[in-house]
Amino acid sequence: MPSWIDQFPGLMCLEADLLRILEQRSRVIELPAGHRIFGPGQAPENFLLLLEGTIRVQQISESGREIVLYRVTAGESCALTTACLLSYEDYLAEAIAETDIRAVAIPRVTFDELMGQSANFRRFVFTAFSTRVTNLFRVIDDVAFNRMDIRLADRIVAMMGKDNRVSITHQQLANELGTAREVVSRILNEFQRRGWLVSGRGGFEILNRDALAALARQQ
Amino acid sequence: MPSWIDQFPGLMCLEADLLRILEQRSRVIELPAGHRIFGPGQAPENFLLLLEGTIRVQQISESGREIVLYRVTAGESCALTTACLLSYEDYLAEAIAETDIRAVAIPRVTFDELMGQSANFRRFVFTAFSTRVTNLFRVIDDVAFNRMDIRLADRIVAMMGKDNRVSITHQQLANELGTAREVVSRILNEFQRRGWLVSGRGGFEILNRDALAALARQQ
DNA sequence: AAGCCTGTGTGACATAGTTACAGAAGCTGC
DNA sequence: GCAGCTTCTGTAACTATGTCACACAGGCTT
Repeated sequence: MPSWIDQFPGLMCLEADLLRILEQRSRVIELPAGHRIFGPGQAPENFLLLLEGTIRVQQISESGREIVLYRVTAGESCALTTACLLSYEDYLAEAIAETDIRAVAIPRVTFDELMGQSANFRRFVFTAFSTRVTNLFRVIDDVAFNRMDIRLADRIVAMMGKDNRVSITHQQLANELGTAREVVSRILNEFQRRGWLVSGRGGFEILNRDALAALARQQ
Repeated sequence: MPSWIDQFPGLMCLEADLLRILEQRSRVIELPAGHRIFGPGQAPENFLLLLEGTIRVQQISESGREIVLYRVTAGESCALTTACLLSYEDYLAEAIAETDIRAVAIPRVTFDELMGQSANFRRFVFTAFSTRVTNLFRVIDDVAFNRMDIRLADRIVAMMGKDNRVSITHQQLANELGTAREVVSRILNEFQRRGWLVSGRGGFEILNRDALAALARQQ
């Protein structure tokens, strides 16, 4: 069994000969933080399984506003990313290595062969698909129907470290949520006024996690 | 060859024995307009190929606002819908028969068998997936970054019949775009003030298609 | 200290969403 | 007819969000 397989529970039940194929035909690649894995006019020829690091898939508007669609973390696959590129349409989204990453690259032909030979591999791929699509549905719901203060509170709570600090600029938060920096500043000021956090340059400290979590839960 | 196959160009290149399997194991079903094909707490056990009619996939917020994510029309598959239900998460979206529909229902086991046996079938399924995902990306881009008047103009132009009429209520338009009825009314009034259309109960007549199309193109 | 980034604060205004009604258009039953 | 109902549209007032323009603060380099 290739040494990296145990990071993917969905693959561990694969037949031994298929694991051999996976090992022989795939290779482990490393990419630096900031590398653009795919984007408009850039098609990856491989199916990626992420071993280490995180990938950010985001959308950028003409006016420069951004929104993060989802992240791929270690132990997950870039299924959606890859599938998207099978049909040659214009893509709006792009995938960026958020940290240095290490990933298993499976060539398209090998991917197709495995899809044909193993029901377990198909389940693995479809589950990944499905998770992503559900996530996209959630993003649409969020953007279309939720208030910005609730969305921001939700992000902040999710990002909070154990030390109650969140190190991120207002602009970066705006890019996560697909809004403008001024809007984030405004809402953070309101949170500060309520005594829920103390703002500083490049981040802030959470004073009342419960209040933020309660607001976030209203979504 | 089953009589309905010729409606799906992607399937016509399938091997003869697989077409026989498709014919034997699938059945043609008919559903009335308004039927809920899937939704939160409702999982279809079949992969659907639409022969006639249209299916609307939409999201509904708690507050009652709606947004149309995409439509499946004759000759297309409900691939995404089906895949989504493979992982048993909570679904936010629902699929509604917009007209009376006729569809081929392929049981999950047969679907899986075909996925294993035919590269062409896999291509067919992935292409369908891919088209839908691209579409979801577009919806997110649209909702997050585009002005409502532009989005509305775009919809109107797309819906316009050959007689320059659009028969739809303000509320239905709002549900298409994920906004409120009042917002649609406001913008339609502005369009009317500019002489681009004449509004009436239950629809309106387009007077200046080019102006609307020009506005829509700004997105 | 001067000059340069980057990040944050703020006011004014435009657009979009919410709330609460009023009233018009079309239908039904009498 | 018209009384009573439903559906659809109009509108005003207010809140929330997005855009624009600019001030200023913190930290860096020279």
